[in-house]
Amino acid sequence: MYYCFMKKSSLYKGCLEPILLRLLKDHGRMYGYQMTQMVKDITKGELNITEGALYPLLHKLEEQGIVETETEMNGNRMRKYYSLTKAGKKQTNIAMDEMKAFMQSLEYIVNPKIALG
Amino acid sequence: MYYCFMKKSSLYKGCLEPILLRLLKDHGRMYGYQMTQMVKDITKGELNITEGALYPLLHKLEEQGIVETETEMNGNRMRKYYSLTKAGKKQTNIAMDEMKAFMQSLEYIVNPKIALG
DNA sequence: AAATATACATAATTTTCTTATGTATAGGTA
DNA sequence: TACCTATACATAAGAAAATTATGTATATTT
Repeated sequence: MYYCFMKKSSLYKGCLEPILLRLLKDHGRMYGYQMTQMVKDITKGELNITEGALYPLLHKLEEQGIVETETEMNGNRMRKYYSLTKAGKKQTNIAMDEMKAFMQSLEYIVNPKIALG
Repeated sequence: MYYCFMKKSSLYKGCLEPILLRLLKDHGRMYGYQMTQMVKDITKGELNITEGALYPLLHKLEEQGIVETETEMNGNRMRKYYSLTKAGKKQTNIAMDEMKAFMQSLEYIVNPKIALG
């Protein structure tokens, strides 16, 4: 382990939920593994969602009625598809507003001159 | 408590350290309370750093040799000024690169069309 | 006189990850 | 054939990084 190349612990702590909501809003019905691959693709390999973070969060969202699931077989392999409920769509809109405000705040801090212009 | 108006827990979880490093890089010597106020100002009230998050983090950064401190009296009130060490400046550059990559990733997810253009 | 602002600090708790582990099928390759 | 990687789910233990609550003390405003 070359510690000098080790990345700091993830910056996206706290952002995973809105990220998943956004994915489901844009792409509709998705299964967990598909989400991890799509995020990896979209971010050009930057964001790698771990399974230990993903699945418990999806289960929580289901409990809260934010998403609903359908389990299907793909050949002999199970896929659990998630999609936003009506309440989930409302929640997603709120979460997206918060995300945009948050991203603007980061811009203000990281690019103060540009942000003030 | 009107739960429907409750904000979700903070998105900046995980970003606080790079935020503080950026502040110190831009403004030099600062004390803790000043950092909270400046972040609140810069972000137009969006990001409110709690003391319970701030002070333990500053102490950790000092332990790690990222920042160094000078305590001064302002009238009868103490102020503990923090500034980046040489190692801290290096670390800040790395952290800023990571932050920019992270922010770009968020853009890709939240504004897929714009980001792809 | 009381409330708010300034200025630090820390403990208990909660949230939210990482890491490790487990199960199982499918496909590629040495 | 055996092994590795990818696909696809799940959960437990532990760590990281906040929130919330509390404490001390001075200064300013109402």
